[in-house]
Amino acid sequence: MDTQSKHLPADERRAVTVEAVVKLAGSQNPSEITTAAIARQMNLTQGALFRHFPTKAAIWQAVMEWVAERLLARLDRAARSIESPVAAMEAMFMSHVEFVIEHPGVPRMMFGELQGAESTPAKRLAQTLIRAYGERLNRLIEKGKASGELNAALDSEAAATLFIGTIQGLVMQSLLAGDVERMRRDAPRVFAIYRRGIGSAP
Amino acid sequence: MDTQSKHLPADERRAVTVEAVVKLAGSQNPSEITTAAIARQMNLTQGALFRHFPTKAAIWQAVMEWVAERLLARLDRAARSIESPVAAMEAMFMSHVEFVIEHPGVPRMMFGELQGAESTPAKRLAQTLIRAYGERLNRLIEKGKASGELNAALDSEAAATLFIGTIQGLVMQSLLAGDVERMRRDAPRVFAIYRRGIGSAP
DNA sequence: TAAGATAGTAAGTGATTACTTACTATCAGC
DNA sequence: GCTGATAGTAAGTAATCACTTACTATCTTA
Repeated sequence: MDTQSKHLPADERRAVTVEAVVKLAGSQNPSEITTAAIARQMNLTQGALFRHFPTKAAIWQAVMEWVAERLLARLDRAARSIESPVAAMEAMFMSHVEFVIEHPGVPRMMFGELQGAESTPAKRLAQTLIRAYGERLNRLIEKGKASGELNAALDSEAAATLFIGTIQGLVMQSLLAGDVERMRRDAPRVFAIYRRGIGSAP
Repeated sequence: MDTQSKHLPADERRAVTVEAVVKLAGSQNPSEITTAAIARQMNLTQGALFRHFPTKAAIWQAVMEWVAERLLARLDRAARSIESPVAAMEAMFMSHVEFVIEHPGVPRMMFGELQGAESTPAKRLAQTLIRAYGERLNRLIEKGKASGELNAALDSEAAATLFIGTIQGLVMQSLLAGDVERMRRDAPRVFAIYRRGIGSAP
């Protein structure tokens, strides 16, 4: 099963750690993930983790960096070279959903991180990610209004909030059903309603 | 500050405990709420809690019962005696948002409960609540389709998912901004887009 | 007002947490 | 193939967790 050799260089070990956390978050409450559980998942002793990360919070920070990088890169790749703003938004939507199906722990971590009262580095990364997401959406929405594809009187800020909420709603349904794949089926149906809500003329 | 007398009858003490948990969940990750923190919030020693609840899980169960009761009662009261299905949905939406503003810990608890792998009583209550919510929505949606207020070709299931997701999106935004009141301002704007998405003719 | 029941305190319990320390195995470069 | 640096183990640490126990204060009511 685990093809990894025993000794890994520090940077690879850190990468493996991040992946272990992302995987664990897919099946349990992220805030209940212990360093012991992370180590077990990687076939490592618990103490060894602290040779690569000074604290547990540093692990979370690395995880959020991983998420922000990969998700934004994917969204950009999905929207790139699509002329129509609405079509680009749909591509972003679907690729975000695919990302969540691959890594169901991610939205749980995001939501969990945003809750704490204290402002940890991980929380700030989560905030930055969502803001960057919102900016990309706003650019597309404005473009769509200019091109006539979108309702010119559309409330852009509300439309961006609803876009992200729509995905959050799909996540919630998948948690309810205990079935992540379900998102793939529901996503186009839900997006169709959203598109009708923001479009210029049904 | 605390007008409560020292000795409370068991049922009142349980009620106070539930309220303490709901309040705490408004300012920290629900899964990190300890029995010590709950007791502190009520000016009680930690051990005393276990005179009224056999386990911590039993506390969570009582909290979820409280939530389900109060939220559903409010939704029903809001929608009652409103003829138009769409207007009833809007009333439900706004009263749900008001509920969340009063008790910001509630959506966090719900989302957190739905995550665990094991099926606790609290988790089952959360599932039941959302299903009951969905049923109420579906009834209104079907009524709206019949009356012509809603798009006859509307995907009812997707519309219910989106309704709940819309609120979840507002919660997410309020976590980002660190300002719950913001929901009150954004809710009508976001619902307007939703209504356009499900309505019969813009 | 005495007495039994109820609700509280205070100081425990073992298990588990993030993190440390002392030592050992494996690597890369000469 | 030696050697110094790196990455691992195993057994600790104090703090904190949910929960218990022994005792005490406060209610209710006959």
